[in-house]
Amino acid sequence: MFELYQLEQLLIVADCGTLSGAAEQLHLSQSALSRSMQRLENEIQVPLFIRHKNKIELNENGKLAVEYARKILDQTGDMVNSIRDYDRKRRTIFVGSCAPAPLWNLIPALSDLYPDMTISSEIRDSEVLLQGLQDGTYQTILLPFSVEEKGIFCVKYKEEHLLFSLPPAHPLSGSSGLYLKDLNGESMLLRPQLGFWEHIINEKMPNTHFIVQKDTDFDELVKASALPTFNSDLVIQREGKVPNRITIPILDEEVNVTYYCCYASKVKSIMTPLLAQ
Amino acid sequence: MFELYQLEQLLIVADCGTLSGAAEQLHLSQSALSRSMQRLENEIQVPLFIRHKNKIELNENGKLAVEYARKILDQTGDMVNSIRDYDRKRRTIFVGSCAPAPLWNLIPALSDLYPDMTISSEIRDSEVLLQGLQDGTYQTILLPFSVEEKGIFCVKYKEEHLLFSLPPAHPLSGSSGLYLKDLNGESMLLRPQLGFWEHIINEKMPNTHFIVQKDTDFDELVKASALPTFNSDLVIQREGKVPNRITIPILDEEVNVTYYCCYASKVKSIMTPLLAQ
DNA sequence: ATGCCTTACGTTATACGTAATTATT
DNA sequence: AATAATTACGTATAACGTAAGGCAT
Repeated sequence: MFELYQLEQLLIVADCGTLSGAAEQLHLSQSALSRSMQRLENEIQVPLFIRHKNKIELNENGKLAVEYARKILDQTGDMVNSIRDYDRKRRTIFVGSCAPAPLWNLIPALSDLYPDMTISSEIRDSEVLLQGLQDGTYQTILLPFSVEEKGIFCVKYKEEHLLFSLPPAHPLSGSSGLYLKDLNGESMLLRPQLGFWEHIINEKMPNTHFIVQKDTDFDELVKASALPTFNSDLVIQREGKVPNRITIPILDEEVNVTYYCCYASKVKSIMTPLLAQ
Repeated sequence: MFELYQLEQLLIVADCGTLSGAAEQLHLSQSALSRSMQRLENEIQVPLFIRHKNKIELNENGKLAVEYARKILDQTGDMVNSIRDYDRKRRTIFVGSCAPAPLWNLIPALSDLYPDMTISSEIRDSEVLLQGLQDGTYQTILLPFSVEEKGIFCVKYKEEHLLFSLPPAHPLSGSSGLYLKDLNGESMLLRPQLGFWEHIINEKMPNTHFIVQKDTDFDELVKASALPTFNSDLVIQREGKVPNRITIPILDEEVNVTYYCCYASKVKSIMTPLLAQ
């Protein structure tokens, strides 16, 4: 039987038109290539080249062989790519969340529990997450509500309570509680990638000018500016209190959420040890 | 890059379920096979097996790999078969004839002229031959009539005159010429593979009982029997006269034919040197 | 005179076999 | 004890490079 390397060589020879040129491209001596092509012909038991004394060219058989060789090599490439892809997917836990905060604990926990797995996470709208859970895009998703559907397990995971973060000089900084609408119309600093929060505040604070600042610079900017911003108990838990800022609970029902961790029953074995913590 | 032999090995391993069994089938030591599969995994950079201490089994990647391997090896098989077929066809001159006689000279002449080519001949009806000439099935055909069509060359090749071959005792053996209908109703010996002759005599001698005898035994039978049969000038030219038989020309116009050698213009270079003879 | 292919000969790299090791049934 | 897989080590084979030769442009 001939081998794949010979088919690769054949393609290069077909491209170059000469053995010497192809040999150079292949980092091979021309004599080695000459013999390799002779072996290929012997294996197929059919001449593939018209040999002149100092020239070689493909005959009709050879041209047909090149077509097949190209197909076969394409397919071996597909094979490698597909298997690698397949393997990577098998080694990856895909997590989707409606908001960033619940991921902060879940991702490290998953990494700890499954050190050989890659954890892939993304923030999407709840409908997208549910769809993705059902079609297998996600192994688990984090939603701000519970789901009752057969084949889906739904476990209460965490709560998050949104807060206003105001500079002491702000007129409302003395309040013990505020509604979103109370700050509607002001300018506010905002982190990107807020997930479902974005929908809520856009709806309830339609006249507010939101200045989105990338995560890395956000804290600096909050310290330096007098603009109100959001905070939450989970953020504070993670990053500590921001100095020189007053946090005031937001009283709207929608911003005091319970996150539910949802997963298909077939990955129950993956998730239960995690949620037992 | 991995090689085809490793894909073959993978298939056998998948079939057998064990390395040792597969190694035996492959006439290989199990250690060699074990390492070959390890190399395959390294090339794809993905594990294909679940390795227990004294057991090995395909994992999900491996099963996918087997599917691809099967496809690829099928395709290499196709490649070899197709190229061999293609080559064989390129090395074959396909000749079609309406009757056996004109082939007797043409085939040896072609063989002489093109000693590297295979000459493939068959006897078919004229319509089939013309169709085959146009679709490339035949490089040249022999017809009992001339054809006027663009792209087709038609050269007068040979004549053949059908004769009755009668035992001396036959009542008509003294005739200087006969029509087919004159013997209609009798029993006659016939060779097989008569081509277009068959149509003519069936039409003109509908009440005749034809006893078809295979070519090899035909002459023996003719000698031994008193049945009338056919002969022709070309047959006599080839085989000599049959002793103890009278040959009488047949006067019907249709059985005194001129064969035309017809070929596509693109194979003119093949045929002209032949017909120059 | 240079470029291109083939053949001959010695070398190297890679896959192989043997044998030892470990573990399972 | 028998079966099965891996690993270590020496070996063999197959592809390789170098070099020489022929031929054409």
